[in-house]
Amino acid sequence: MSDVAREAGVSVMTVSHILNGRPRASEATRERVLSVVAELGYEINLTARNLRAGRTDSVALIVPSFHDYFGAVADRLALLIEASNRHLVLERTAANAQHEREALSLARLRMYDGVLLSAYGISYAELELIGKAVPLVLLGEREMPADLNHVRLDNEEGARLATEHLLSRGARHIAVLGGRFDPEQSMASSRREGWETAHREAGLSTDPRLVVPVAEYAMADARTAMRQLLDSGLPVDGVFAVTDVLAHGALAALGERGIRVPDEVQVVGFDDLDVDEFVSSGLTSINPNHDQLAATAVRLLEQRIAGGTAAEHVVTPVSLVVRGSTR
Amino acid sequence: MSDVAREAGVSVMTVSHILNGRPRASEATRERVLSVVAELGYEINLTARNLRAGRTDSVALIVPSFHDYFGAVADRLALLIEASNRHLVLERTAANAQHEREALSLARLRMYDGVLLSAYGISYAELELIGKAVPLVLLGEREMPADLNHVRLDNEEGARLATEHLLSRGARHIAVLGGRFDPEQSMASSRREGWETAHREAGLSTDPRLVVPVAEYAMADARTAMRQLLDSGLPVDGVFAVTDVLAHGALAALGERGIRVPDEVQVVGFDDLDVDEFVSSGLTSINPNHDQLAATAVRLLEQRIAGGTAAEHVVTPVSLVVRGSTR
DNA sequence: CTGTTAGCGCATTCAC
DNA sequence: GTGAATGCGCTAACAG
Repeated sequence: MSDVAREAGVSVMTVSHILNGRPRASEATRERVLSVVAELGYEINLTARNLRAGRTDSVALIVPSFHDYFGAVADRLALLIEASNRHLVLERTAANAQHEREALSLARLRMYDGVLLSAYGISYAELELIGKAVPLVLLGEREMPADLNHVRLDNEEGARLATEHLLSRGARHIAVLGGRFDPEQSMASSRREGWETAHREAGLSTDPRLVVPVAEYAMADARTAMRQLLDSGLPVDGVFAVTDVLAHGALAALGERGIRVPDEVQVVGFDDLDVDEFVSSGLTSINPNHDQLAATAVRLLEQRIAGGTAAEHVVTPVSLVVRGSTR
Repeated sequence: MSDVAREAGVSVMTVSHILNGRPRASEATRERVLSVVAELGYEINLTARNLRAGRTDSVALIVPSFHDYFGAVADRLALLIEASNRHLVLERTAANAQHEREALSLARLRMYDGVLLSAYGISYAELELIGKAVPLVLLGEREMPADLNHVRLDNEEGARLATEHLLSRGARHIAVLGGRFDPEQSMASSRREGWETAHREAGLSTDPRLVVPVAEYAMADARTAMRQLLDSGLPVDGVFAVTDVLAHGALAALGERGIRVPDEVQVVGFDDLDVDEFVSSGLTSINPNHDQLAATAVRLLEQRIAGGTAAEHVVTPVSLVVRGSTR
């Protein structure tokens, strides 16, 4: 910057003013400085600016891994964040709790003006520390500290909708594939609860043997689990899979056994992936409404960045999308 | 840091030395300093360190959008980069050329020790500028400047393998779904060339009417294009789809017409997505071997970061995975 | 093994 | 409308 100043015959401060778009320079000076900038190929040093200004104009979205469903949300978040002249960058924590803590060093997080965090294994105490160090919005299924912003899907309602739909179409032995009985709140246990709620509302009871855990939330594991369920001899005429990936694994298992969908077994997933429309006659699913999730998260984050201290816990709505895998 | 130094009765330099793990402090001093650090909850200011040290220990992967296939590659890249004590962050360029340039401001890129860049609309001149400003490895299909590192899949060979496989299984009217005749090299035109190569090697000619463009590389567009191809009355007994997403769209169109796969029409995709194993009897595809791509990219980047100036253009191999959509 | 000096590149403050 | 002084928080280089 001092090179530019010298070459343009002004002080460093004038260059700085002009580059930051402050309206204090005469048109002549401005043009001269900008032409010198172009001529010398000068680029501002953002690290120095960040240090001096105390902000980076960037926001981090921190996720367990890049290949999950986060991509869909991240693109929407990026647009919203760019609208307020900030920059979204993604970081990953490496899904195990050990690495999660390292990746989440406060020092790194403080490099951002705000942080959107989807974390699994972090304790409340650590989250509180992070929330004190940097404007923070938590994403995800777990119960979270009341004084931190938190946005999540309405997992239970989505599961309730899915199960209610299956019940209304005549299914009476509905397995919940990937469901779990976790002690703490999790995606899998919330969705299992919604499955129970729908039964209760219909005056029906649930059979815990129809809660079918899945090893890794991958298609192959779901297919294996579905095969075992079919082999078990338990009557099954409906499957609510807690994610679409699992639902596709289930469809594969049903297909290889020659079991017709939806005539013999109906299937509902959760996520409304693009691919749902393209398997056989389509997979009925729950649309997670990522747009609203993203908009809410950004709104809360910007409140915090602006100095607000209020914390909200927002649950965004989901909806049922009926396709050919249910009657 | 000066607070810590004062509290521990040492100078800031001693604190700095200890926090950077330099082996120059006595065990007693080290413990005292570390306990004060813990007590005060001190966290180093990375922005200041970055400014002073002239490096950030982080590498950017810059992609057009987060929801593409990049997630799969990014997780592998992250592991490799973390192995050398650096940090991978993702940024996106917003896939249109206008925004691409803004997002790629040299100032931002210089905040990273190295950059892995997958860019579509950037000119050679701009790429050269970037390559001069920061250690750079280009990813992607286009032809790239010779003096810049570049890694890409062997698109043509993958397409050739796919088409050769279809020919060997008896297909003689093979459409290339999503293929294009681009003036410059692109994924779609390289794969179309591989399709032509396979025909030529078999002593067969190709029909340009079987090069079926697709609007947006989405399943719905592929389904539409496939329907139109079937309606056109052209004989078709094989489809090489330039991506698996397109292949799934094609399978949907064939399914709704009651055309049996692979008996009447055989289908091969490209990407070897997880879902390929789970549609009907499986989708034959080309495995892109992302592991090797990632390893190569990181190797080249680290050479550059270490001061090397040699540029390599590496084409990583791909392989055929046969499933039920071909005979 | 520990401390002093100097400065990374920029922006805030306030004077002119 | 422009500029001088000052320091953001840290570390390289070197002295002791």
